[in-house]
Amino acid sequence: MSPRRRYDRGVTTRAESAAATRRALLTSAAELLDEGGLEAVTLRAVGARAGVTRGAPYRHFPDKESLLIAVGTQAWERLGERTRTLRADPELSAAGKLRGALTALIGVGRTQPHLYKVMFSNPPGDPAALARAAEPTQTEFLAIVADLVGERDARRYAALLIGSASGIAGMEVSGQLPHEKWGGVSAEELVDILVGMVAGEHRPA
Amino acid sequence: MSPRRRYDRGVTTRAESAAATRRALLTSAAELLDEGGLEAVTLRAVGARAGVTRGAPYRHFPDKESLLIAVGTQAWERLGERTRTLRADPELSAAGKLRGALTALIGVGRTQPHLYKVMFSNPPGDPAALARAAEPTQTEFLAIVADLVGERDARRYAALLIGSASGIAGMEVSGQLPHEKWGGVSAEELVDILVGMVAGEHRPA
DNA sequence: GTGAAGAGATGACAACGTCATCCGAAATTC
DNA sequence: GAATTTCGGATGACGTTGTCATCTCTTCAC
Repeated sequence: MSPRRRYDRGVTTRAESAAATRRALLTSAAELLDEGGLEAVTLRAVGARAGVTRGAPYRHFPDKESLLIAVGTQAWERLGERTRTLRADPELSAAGKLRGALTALIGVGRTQPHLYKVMFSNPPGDPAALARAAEPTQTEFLAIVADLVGERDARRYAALLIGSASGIAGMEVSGQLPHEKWGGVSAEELVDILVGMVAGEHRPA
Repeated sequence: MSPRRRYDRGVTTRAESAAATRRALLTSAAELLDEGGLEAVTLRAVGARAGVTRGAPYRHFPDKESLLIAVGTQAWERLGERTRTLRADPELSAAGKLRGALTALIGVGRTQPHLYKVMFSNPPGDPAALARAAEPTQTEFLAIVADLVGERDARRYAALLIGSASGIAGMEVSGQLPHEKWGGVSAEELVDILVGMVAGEHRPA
């Protein structure tokens, strides 16, 4: 089998080729995570899907953990962009923006549960890595909450809302919500109640 | 080194000895989890701490996953007992019981973060195992909520409260709460706000 | 006592993360 | 434009881990 020429996946320069490989590793890892969960993400499998061998990832990430952190960070960035877009939408009310942002978070949990878990994980080597990655997104969120309840209570309620939503989504991910015992409530319904309560406490005095 | 006689750890009968070994494996795993996180829980280490060799655990658990599930299940059972005790306490108001139960959950997150994560994990081989283990405890919880908000809304609010509390505790575990940006709010404060809102919505009409 | 049963020890294997080393093409230098 | 450096990727190897097959030896049933 003719060894496909290196530095040659449609791009010519070495730097570009390396960047392409890095991206391929990242998306390969994300795909494997989605399809088979954390246990399916092995450096060998990631490398194979990206078209390289097991040792190649070490040219782009110091170790496996760093690769997973990068995947989770990317997810937080996407969520941050989505939240920023919502905040900038002039058509939406403050409560609407809030609902949208929380729904987006829940959506990740529903459509990509394994990724969702990584986003809230604590890698042994750098337990705060994902927390750092989440910060910009949470700041965006904080701004939305401030618009709804005012600067004074914003921090408190933002922490409450994002914590609650992540927990509710987490329970759905864990399969603890859709039980009939709980009346088949969906995560969205619960968030609606929550937003309603928070907004209710801050109705025009 | 004289090989310590088997079936002889202070007990005589084989059945009792086996049961003792099983308990030792369980507590060894829990200790290792507390001390060094999931990565520290290896069957070899668990066996060594329990005084047996790497293969012995397979006489008591089909695989490593089952051992971890057992550890998490035990934690849910303890939390369930604590919740039951709270519910039966005639000194406490409904809101007080609720606060106590949620605080107990948060306490696990704070004092045993790794165990907490296991309690909400989804083992690849049996993703719903911990959800099943959590059920009795949640039922207990549901009863407390029903006392506070009435049967009609109990399910909804119970799901809301347990989801929110678990998420808030989860954020604290992940190190996403104690940031100064969020005003240094504690998980307990957030739960207080939450309970206040729920109870507030159901004040005597 | 004799046989069956089962807990534990031991050896082995495959898969994994990781490292040291080697290879070769691209970038850089003169 | 030739020599040299740089560096992404391939390859071989090692230690650790989960797991299984096998063996040993104590306890239980009869």
